[in-house]
Amino acid sequence: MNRKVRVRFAPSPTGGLHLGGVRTVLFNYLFAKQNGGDFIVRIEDTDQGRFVTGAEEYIFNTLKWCGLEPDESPIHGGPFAPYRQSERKAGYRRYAEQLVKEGYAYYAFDTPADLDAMRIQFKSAENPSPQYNQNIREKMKNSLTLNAADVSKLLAEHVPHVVRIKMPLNETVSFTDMIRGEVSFHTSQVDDKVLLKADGMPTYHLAVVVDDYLMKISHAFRGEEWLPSAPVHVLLWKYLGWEADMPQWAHLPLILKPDGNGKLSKRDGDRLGFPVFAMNWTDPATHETTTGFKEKGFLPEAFVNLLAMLGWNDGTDREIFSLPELIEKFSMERVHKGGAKFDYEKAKWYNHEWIRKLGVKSLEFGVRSEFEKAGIQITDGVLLGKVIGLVKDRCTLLPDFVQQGAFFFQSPGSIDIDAVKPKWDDDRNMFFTELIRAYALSTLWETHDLEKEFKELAAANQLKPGDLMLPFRIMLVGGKFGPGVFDIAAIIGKEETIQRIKHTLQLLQL
RNA sequence: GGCCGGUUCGUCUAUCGGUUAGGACAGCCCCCUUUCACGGGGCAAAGACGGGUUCGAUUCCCGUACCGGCUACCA
Repeated sequence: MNRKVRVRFAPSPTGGLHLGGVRTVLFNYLFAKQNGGDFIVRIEDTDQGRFVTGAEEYIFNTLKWCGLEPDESPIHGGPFAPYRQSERKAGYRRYAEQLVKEGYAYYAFDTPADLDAMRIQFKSAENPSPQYNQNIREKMKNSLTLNAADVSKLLAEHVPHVVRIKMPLNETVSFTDMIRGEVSFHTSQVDDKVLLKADGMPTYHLAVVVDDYLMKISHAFRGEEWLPSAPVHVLLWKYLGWEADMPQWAHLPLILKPDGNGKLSKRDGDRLGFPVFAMNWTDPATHETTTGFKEKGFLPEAFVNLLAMLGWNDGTDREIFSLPELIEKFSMERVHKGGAKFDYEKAKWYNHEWIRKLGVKSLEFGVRSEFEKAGIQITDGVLLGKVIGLVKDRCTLLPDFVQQGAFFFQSPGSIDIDAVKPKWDDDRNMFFTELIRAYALSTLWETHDLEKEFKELAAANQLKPGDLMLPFRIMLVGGKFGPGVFDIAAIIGKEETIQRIKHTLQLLQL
């Protein structure tokens, strides 16, 4: 096979895009870009009952934030438009009809009530969930059990019906999965899935095969939850006569919840206090907002990096990769078979690493907006750059910059006076009073000058600098945190430094 | 229940038959730091179980157990 690599991400727009979805996008994207191929996004909106306004737009915003731009999609356009299955509705029926004509599928006229009745009737301890399969179909109302005349009549009267695939009696369907190797299924164990719904829309099963064929998809990657229906898809490729064009499959392992077992859901994030969606998602019906990684303060570089490492590694100890590096190193063969529990602590570590790795310039925009969100307007860009450089090593998430650096832009909102009081005495009071005088006369205002002066003054008063630096820090930043005290004093300047010392001295007098 | 998939430290993972089973996150200890971090050093921590195959199995095969996914006119 020597055709162009074309992969697709096919989400159904029903809500926020969660971790697993973005990882599927990422693996698709990496594989496509590595092979000089195309990355297509196709919207699988065949279930009109589940339409959610804003969900599609959200998906594209998310991809943009992650830097995973599609080559073709409903909004990017492309030679195989339309890319929304709802807009391709008219095209599917003929394939379903073709399958019926050739004996690979059949019409079924059972109503939803009939199906419910069937499930109740055949339900037993050994078979808790009866399927519409090769045994049951003999007992149902379909073009296999009805005579031709009746079928024609029902069809002519437009009686609601679906088209179901007719699973062969006794065959083994197998295919080679890029991650799992050969996977086999016995057709007697697979049910007669609906291909075309009564409303004329295809189900996922038909649509995915038809569109992957029409859009010349070369490799199909999706979550492991699709494995059980893979034999249906493989058979469809064969029955439609497209076997030679069938894409290579890869079923990705699931991302599991950190505690217990089971796949990660939005609820787990709410429960355990971490994001699951890539970006904030507001449910249009309930107006409930679910926090995303972006809004939580993650960098897209870190988000992509941590997602890639959930189930893949390059075979070395290396853990930090940029997107271009991932494109170069990625390989589907090195993707794990087993699911991975999501570890939020590790996720934060990736972000911390990226904050450290990225230069001041790359962080500026994000940090500035965090300050603005906190009500602090940044007017001095040079100052902002200095502050970022000084505190970034101690920031894990973007909002940490506010906590670590707000005092550079405004006087501390509160002073942790209780941390100073117990050890406060006249000597110290005297020292700081003198310090104000000394600093006021300083002509040099660099870190080391300030430190030197401070220590000389302490020595002259026979005081240990260690007993004075914590109070000084609290005067400048309000609490026991932040970078080196003299760095802070140097940056906020003479006037502000003296002002803050005076302010705390006043507080201590009360 | 059935079908399919999975199984190495608490977590993410390396190992393509021969290793003191390596790394990272988290934890603990020490150093550095006159705040808190960063950083450096160290400790503790794993091949689910039972059979094979083999000179030798974490690695290959089978079985068991456990976990997960699917079992809709949803994707």
